[in-house]
Order: sequence, then structure tokens, then C-alpha cells
Amino acid sequence: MTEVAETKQNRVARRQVDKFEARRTELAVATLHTLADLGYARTSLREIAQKSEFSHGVLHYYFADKQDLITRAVRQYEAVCVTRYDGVIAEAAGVAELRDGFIAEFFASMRTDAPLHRLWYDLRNQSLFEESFRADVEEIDRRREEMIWQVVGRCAELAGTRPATSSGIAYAMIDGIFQRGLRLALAGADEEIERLQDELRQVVGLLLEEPVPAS
Amino acid sequence: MTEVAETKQNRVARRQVDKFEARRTELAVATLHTLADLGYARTSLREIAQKSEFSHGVLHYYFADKQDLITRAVRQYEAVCVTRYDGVIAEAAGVAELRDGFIAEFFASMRTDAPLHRLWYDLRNQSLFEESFRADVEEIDRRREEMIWQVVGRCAELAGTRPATSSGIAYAMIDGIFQRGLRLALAGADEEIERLQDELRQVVGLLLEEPVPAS
DNA sequence: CGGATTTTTGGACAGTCGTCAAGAATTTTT
DNA sequence: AAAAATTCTTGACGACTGTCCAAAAATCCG
Repeated sequence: MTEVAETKQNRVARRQVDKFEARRTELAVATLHTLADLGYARTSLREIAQKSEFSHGVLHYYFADKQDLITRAVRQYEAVCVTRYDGVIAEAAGVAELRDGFIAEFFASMRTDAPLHRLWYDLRNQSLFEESFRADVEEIDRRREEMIWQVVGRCAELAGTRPATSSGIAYAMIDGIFQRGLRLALAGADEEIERLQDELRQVVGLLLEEPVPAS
Repeated sequence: MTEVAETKQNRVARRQVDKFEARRTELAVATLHTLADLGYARTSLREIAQKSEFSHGVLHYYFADKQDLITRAVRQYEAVCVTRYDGVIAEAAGVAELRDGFIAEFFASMRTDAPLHRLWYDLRNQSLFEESFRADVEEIDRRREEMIWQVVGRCAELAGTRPATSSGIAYAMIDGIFQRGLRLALAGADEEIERLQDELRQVVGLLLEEPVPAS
């Protein structure tokens, strides 16, 4: 009996926990949108609440403080951001296909999720001033580097050669290009983006060593 | 007589204007230091005044509002930042010398002026959220791109070849590498910086086309 | 249904912010 | 040295912030 009662209690407890967690992610999503719209400096709890369907007081029912809420939102972002090229990597059969698929995805997300990306760079920079996010930001940055490195590594594999640079440098350069594209996208400079896209194709070439001719 | 009196008035007026301008730059410097220390989000007028020898009220005597003050500080930054490689470019006699001089300067300023650089990236990102700085930021970014392009161009010249990329891409990639180095520097990861420095030498090579052998 | 629990609201709080203005302090001019 | 113009300080203002809490509302459960 006790056991049955306990499992029942457990079931109830679990359901409540799930509900609680669901609302937490719901509010974290609203937070992410607000941050993407206004930037870190201008985002207040009342603005966040206004983007959700609740009042500002509820945020302290589900989160300890603003820090806690934003940290959660940042982790939410990670899930979205780091699996972007997995499909292309798995499916592409040749270097050219992988390169072009990667670039297509690269620029598509640059345009579609522009506000979210500018938030990422905002938070990464913010973490250079405050300790608080640093751990999470560094974790996400590591994942992003891995992601890029998988693309470059697979490219090299398909081309029968090796990457010309280290993982860190490759990521740094491609990230720099992404930032530039993002700024162009937010400025609406479409034709310049076209040019950038063409040039990125060449850069991917630079990142691979010349294949050694079979002796 | 009237003319003499006028020139005297003019002299007085000019002296007052100069004094006024001198204090403005003095306060703009204090603003720049505060921004570099705290970041844009945390910088308040009272904090700025505390870093100067005046009280917070004086800021509104010399500047219309916070916007005005920060804009002035940003322009102050530009003057410091954009002439960094001029000496090396002018003096270097060969590719290797220019490349190594550039890289030395690159990493020296990354370490010495780390707080100022993280501020630059903070403001550049901030301008993606607010209209206000955008014009000034874009102007500075253009100057930075030119600066890098002069280095790459001169390298190519000395090597008897051409740059392998456009100005925009070269800047984007090198800027990405700088940001990575900056993050490492602020984290105190000295040995990783060493590695990055070595790798940058190779990257500069990648930015130049292979010299065409004389036919 | 009716009591217990969870969830949500909306206002109050202490603090900080940018801005401003009245007047003290200082410098300049006569 | 007196008068005039300037530079600077100080305190106040309204608005906004994160946080907290009492009470209303909604939900759950016997």
C-alpha cells in the first residue's frame, strides 16, 4: 500500500515538476526573444514579462533572480545553435557538395536568425566584463568551434587532404566572416552579402592543404 | 581700432574655446577608461565622474547628454587605434620583416590594450541594437579594414604577388583571430596565445597568392 | 462541492539612473 | 578691488530597475 501510494505521489510530483520545467523553458524563450530584440544592456524583467503572457512578478516564482533567468536563456540558445551543420556533414558525398551546403546553411541562418546571432556576440562580449556568464559562454564557444572543425575536417577527408590550419584558427576566421556577414545582413546590404558568399567558397579552399598527387 | 578690438576678442574667444575643448577631451578620456573597465551596459555618468576629478554634474556642462559624451569618447578611441601599423608598413624592407613586425604589434596591443579592445567589440555590437553609434562605429570599422588591407597589400607587394582575398574577407578573418586572441589574453592563457601567434604567421602566408615564377 | 495547494497578480520597496537647476567657487575682465 | 562671467558642486526630480510579498486567482484532490 505504502509503495502504491508512494508511486502515486511520485507520479504527481513528477507531473508537477514537468509542468514547472515547461513553464521555465517557456519563460526562458520569452527572455531569449527579448534579449535578441533589445540586447543585454536594455533587457529588463518587465520587458521580458511583457513578451510573455504573464506579469513581471512571476519571473521570481520560477527563477531565483535575473542572473538565473538569463543563464537559463543562454543555455536554451545553445541547443538551437550547435547542430546546424550536422545534416549537411552527414549527407554530403563530395567536397563541393559539403562546401556549398555548409555555405548555404551558413548564410541562411545568418539572415533568418540575425537577431539571435547578434545576441550571441553581445553575450560573448558581455562575458569579458562580467564573470557570471563566462563558463556557459565558453562552453558554447567550444561547441561552435567543434561544429566548424567537423565541417572543415570532413571537407579535408572528402578532398583526400588535411586541414591547413588548427581548429582554433579555422573557427576564429570563419567566425569573423560570420560576424561581418551578420552586420551586412542587419544593414540590409544584400549585394555585399552575395559577394561575401562567393568569397567564402574560396576561403574554404584556403583552409585545405593542396592534395598530394599520388606518387 | 574696431579691428584690433575684434582680434583681441577673437583671441580671448579662441582661448576659451580651446580650454573648453581641452576639458571635453579630458572628460572623454575618463569616459573611455570607464567604458573599458565596466563595459557599455554598466557605465553610468556617476562612475565616469568618479574616474575624473570632477563631480557628476559637470558632465552636463560640457556635453549635451550621455549619448553625446559617449560618442565623443568613441571618436577619441578611433584616433588611438587606427595608426598602429603605419610604422611597420613604412619601415619593413621584406615580407618576412613586415609580417613579423605586424604580428608583433598585433599581439602587443592585444595584451597592452586588452580592456580598450574589448570595449571596441562591445560598442560595435551595441551598434547592432541601437542606431545611435552606428555611423561612428562603421566609420571606425572602415578605417580598421583599410589598416589591415594596407598591411596585406604591402606584404603582397614585397613578395611580388597579389593578395589572395578581398579586403573585406582579409579584415574579417584577421579580426576574428584578434578577437580570439583577445579572449585568450583576458583569460590569461599565455601559452595558447603563443600558439595562435605562430599560426597567424601561416595565415598571413595563406592571404597571399603563390608568386608566379618569372617566365 | 469544498478545502488545500499551487500559481499568478500587482503594488511597494530601496536603489540607481539621466537630467537639470540653483547657487557656491573660481577665474576673468574692467 | 569690484564686477562680470565662467566653471563646478550639490541636491533634487521623475523614471526605471531588481526584488519581494500579501493577497487574489486558479488548480488540484478527497
